[in-house]
Amino acid sequence: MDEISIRVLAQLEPENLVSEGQSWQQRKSIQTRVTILDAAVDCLQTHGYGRTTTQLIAEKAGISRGAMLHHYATKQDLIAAVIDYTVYKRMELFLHGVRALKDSDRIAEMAGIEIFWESLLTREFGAYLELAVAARTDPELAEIFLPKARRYDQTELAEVIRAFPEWANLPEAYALAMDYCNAALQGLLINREIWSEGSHRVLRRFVGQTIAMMLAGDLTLPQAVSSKAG
Amino acid sequence: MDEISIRVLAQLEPENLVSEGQSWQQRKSIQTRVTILDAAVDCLQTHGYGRTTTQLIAEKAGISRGAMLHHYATKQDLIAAVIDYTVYKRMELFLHGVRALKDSDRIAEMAGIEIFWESLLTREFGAYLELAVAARTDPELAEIFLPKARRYDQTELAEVIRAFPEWANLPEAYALAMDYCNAALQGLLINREIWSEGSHRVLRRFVGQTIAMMLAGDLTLPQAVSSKAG
DNA sequence: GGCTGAAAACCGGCAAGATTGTTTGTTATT
DNA sequence: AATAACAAACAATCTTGCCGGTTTTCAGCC
Repeated sequence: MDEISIRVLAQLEPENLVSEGQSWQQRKSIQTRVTILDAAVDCLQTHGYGRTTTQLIAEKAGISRGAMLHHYATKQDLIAAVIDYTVYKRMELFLHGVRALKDSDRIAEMAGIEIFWESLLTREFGAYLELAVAARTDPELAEIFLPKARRYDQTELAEVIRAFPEWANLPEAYALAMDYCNAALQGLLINREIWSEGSHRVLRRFVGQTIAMMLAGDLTLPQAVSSKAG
Repeated sequence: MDEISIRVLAQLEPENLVSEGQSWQQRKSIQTRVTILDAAVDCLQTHGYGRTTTQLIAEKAGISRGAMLHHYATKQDLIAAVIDYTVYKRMELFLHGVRALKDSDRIAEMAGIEIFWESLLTREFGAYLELAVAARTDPELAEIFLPKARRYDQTELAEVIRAFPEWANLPEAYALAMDYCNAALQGLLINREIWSEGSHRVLRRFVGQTIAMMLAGDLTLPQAVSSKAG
């Protein structure tokens, strides 16, 4: 991974997990925290936000609830840390996929879409989606989730274009393409169990196709913000 | 509303709410059940699936928990009824929007997209989305939700084309357009608080534009299901 | 280098509150 | 008289946060 990607990742890195612990206690603490956060991600992905209890997380992490509450005093503290962790891991996974893409053949537009799609199938994004939906109806969660989610979005926007420099001359089209890709694939993910497998593939190919046309200039973009446009 | 729409609605109509009650008790029972279901929809939309308790629903409905449990013995019974009710109301609202659309000017393609979008902003769809997401991590809920959701999807597919008969000659394109529209707008809805207002409008216009191009035949559709296509 | 008090990591138990389902009772309808 | 609509109280369970106690590590001092 090149140094700029590392810098981008560092920008999102959770604060209490960064310091390369000098002392034994610091290293142990960080290790336990990561174990807890991984367990929390698993619980979110498997049982959803509403059914994720501190008991369950502690069990999956293999420590006692008391020990966990020593590291994260309240559930809210833990969730806040999980948000940071999830956002960080999501970007890490995506950059990893992009790097693999750059090394590979990179066949037309479909490869990018499929990398994107696969990044949505990870347990990290599963946890992220649970938090995003829960934040829609939980003001306290929204307060800590939304700023971090917006920052992730900005970081993603700034980073993906580095992997696809052919968009550099089309900033508006690029911004639209990113939102478009996110919206369509996340919407597909939600309806995954409802729609048929065949629909999935056709839809993903269609999205890739339209994005390729945007890049080629074969689609006229909508007028930018006309504040009264309905 | 024409008779075919009524037939379509009847196909989704919740069983225990249909009978035009002859007796006083039947009418009273149905009325109370509808009050409860409306309250449940409100709770789902406002507090999310995880925080929707029977206590909260009963309070919002203005009756005692005991009375509510007389009509719906368990929470699962209630949720099952809410699913039916939500699916029904969602279709009812959509048909209502489509009918208004048919009477109006129906300017190009954007009107259809905006009708679709507005149907996603209702509390009924808010409740539906909560159930859909919760069903992803709750096997018991999924068991009762998924069959109903799939049936709704089929009904929607069969009904929308009646409002837009110009697609009749393009069945594959039509099926793709429906999934596409659902996926993109639902994905937009999830990210509503994360993205800026300007992005919303541009994205919706873009979706409308691409769908218009599909109709006009200006987009080559992806090959249908090639079972090994990545 | 070894000792000692402080602090950290960790565990188990406890109480307060919330949630669900049952049960018992009252009023109104059939 | 039987049944339905409704209400209120109850028990059982679950979840959270807090507290006391144990073991291990750290920092200062002889």
